[in-house]
Amino acid sequence: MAGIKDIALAANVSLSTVSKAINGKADIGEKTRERILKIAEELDYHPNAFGKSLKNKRSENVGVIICRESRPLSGNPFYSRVLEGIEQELDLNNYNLVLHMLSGEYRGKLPKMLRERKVDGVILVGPMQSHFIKDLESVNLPTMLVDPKVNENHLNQVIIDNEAGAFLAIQHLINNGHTKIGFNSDELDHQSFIQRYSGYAKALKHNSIELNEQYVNATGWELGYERVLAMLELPDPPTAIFSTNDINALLGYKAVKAKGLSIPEDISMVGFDDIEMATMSAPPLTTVRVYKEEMGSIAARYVLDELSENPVSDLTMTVAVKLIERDSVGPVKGA
Amino acid sequence: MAGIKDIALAANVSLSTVSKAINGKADIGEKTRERILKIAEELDYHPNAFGKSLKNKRSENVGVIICRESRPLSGNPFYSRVLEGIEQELDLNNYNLVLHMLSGEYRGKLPKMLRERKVDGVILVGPMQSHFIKDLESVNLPTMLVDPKVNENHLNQVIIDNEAGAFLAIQHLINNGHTKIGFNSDELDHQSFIQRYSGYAKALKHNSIELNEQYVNATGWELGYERVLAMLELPDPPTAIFSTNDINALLGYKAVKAKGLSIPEDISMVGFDDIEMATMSAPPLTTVRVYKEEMGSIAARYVLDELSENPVSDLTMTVAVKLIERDSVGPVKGA
DNA sequence: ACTAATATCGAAAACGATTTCGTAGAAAAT
DNA sequence: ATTTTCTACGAAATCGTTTTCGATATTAGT
Repeated sequence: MAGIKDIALAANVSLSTVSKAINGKADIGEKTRERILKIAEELDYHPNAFGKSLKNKRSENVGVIICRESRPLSGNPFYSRVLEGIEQELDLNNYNLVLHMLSGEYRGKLPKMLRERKVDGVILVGPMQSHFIKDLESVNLPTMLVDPKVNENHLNQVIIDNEAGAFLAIQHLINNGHTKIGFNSDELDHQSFIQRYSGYAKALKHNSIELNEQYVNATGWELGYERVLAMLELPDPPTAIFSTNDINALLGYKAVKAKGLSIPEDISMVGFDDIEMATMSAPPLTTVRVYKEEMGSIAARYVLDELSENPVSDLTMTVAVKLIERDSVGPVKGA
Repeated sequence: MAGIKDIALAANVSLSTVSKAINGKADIGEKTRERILKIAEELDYHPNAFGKSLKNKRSENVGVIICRESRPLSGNPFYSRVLEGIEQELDLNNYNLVLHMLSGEYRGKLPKMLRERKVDGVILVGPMQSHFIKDLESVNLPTMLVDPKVNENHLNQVIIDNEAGAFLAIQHLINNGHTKIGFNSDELDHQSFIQRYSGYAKALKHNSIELNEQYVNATGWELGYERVLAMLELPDPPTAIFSTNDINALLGYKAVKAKGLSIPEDISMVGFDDIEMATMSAPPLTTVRVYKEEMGSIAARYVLDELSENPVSDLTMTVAVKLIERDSVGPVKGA
């Protein structure tokens, strides 16, 4: 409610002096500064965001755009954690987060926050349509992609160390004696899935295990049930299955139960992501943990850095990953 | 990039005229309006949000404050859906959503968006500390609570028809022959849980079943495993268990499996909320669905309405609920 | 045809902050 | 003591809009 002019009046100084006192400028005497600051405190002064932004051309907002997936299962648990990480970092630096969800197909109309320049930077999380990204470049704001669908290598991005994670997972299975390892994934139309496949293949090769095409099934969306069911009905079924995300691993659980088998006695399962659900399943799922909040805060820190006086550009940063051993992996049967 | 004065220049009119044309004021000729609008279109003009807000004293933002729970399990899946509903409704009405998460204890410092009046209204989702709500009232913005912890009956709120939902669930169990029905809940410190308990009790009474105190266990947070385990170890264990949220129901699944029992053959389970996880469990969980997106959009619509010229105040609105029958309840054993 | 009403437009103030630049006085240098 | 350099402050412009109010031109009324 109290404005800068109320303070000026109370302190018997000019508007400029008040502004300088509050913004810590040098051009002001020490005693008057303290006096003004005290009065501001008493009046519970907070700068009006509009006036400030208008003059400074800074909103102190950063936009976050999330692709509201047609497939809510895999989208939600992952992205809401990333969002938390972003918010936390932004809040720490006194920035606001303005959120937008992209629904359906992009029709060439940028979100309001971008059109009206309500944000100083923007973070895109999840798979985005490429012509949206193209349009977005025209607004020319500091931008950061989090786990993008394709590698927009001219843009800044934070990605997951997918290959290493998958390698870890497969190696762990191999260490347990498994050699017949299934690969259960949604369509390989996302770089994360592709890289996880690559890690799978490399781990096999590294252990001189031949890749059996029958064991890799990467089709459709969230068809983990159908896919592992199909694998289990193979003449020579795998003894372990690696799923490129936890959702599909958990969907796979139902298939192995439907076949009357049990985890990990008959078949071992490993996932990827480490969503909350992974701890609740029976048995709790061994999976590779992705530090989602960290991805978010890295992205936020980066955008904030771009906004600072001397930004250091770093095009793509990869966040590490960790294998979390729970109870869904056991030694291969009859070993 | 293009401002109102660029248009004025191009159209050879004054700033005022441009503004009137764009904002659809009457005080302007039809031909000039069209001419100006066309030029604005060509120049891809979008009003500068700061200038506009400064003059209008409207940000066209609404704030959403979510309580980042210490218990991420129950918080996340529920609130992220509410958030989606809010965003969708706001977007439809050309408003932006600025998000803030309340972490830990409230230290008397309102979030930036409130202090600096960056939002025209605010939606609170989830359990909030009461002195935060008190402070919030001082900023005097249109406010809406979504599923608040306690009934802030002087504030506007959208709540769940918890009692009816629980009644439905219990009645469904009773229709399947169950009379020994457990009540598995987190601490009854949230009005939703209290009301669900009330529905539980009413349904029993309505069917002349005496409430057995041994069957009600409402302690701690997310101790569904421990609680149903305890119930199952009772001399005369229940044949069905109602959980006040899906998380605890699913946690209960693990306990019944640990006892070597199976669902729904040996014991029936019903949850509340209908989170995504409920469809993935084995067996899929029968639960009462809460329309989370709808709660969000109702809240948003309400705040928007308060902002309109002639608001209609409606203090608390209750959203209906629906029993979703899946595979976790069956007839009572030996019936 | 003359006045009155109406329609269309523009000049200028306002919103709340920041910043540039000028100026008065004090301190330092000569 | 005079000039020069600093220091501390204020007046005014500015950011991009909207709005009020006055002015002109057009139309209607008599």
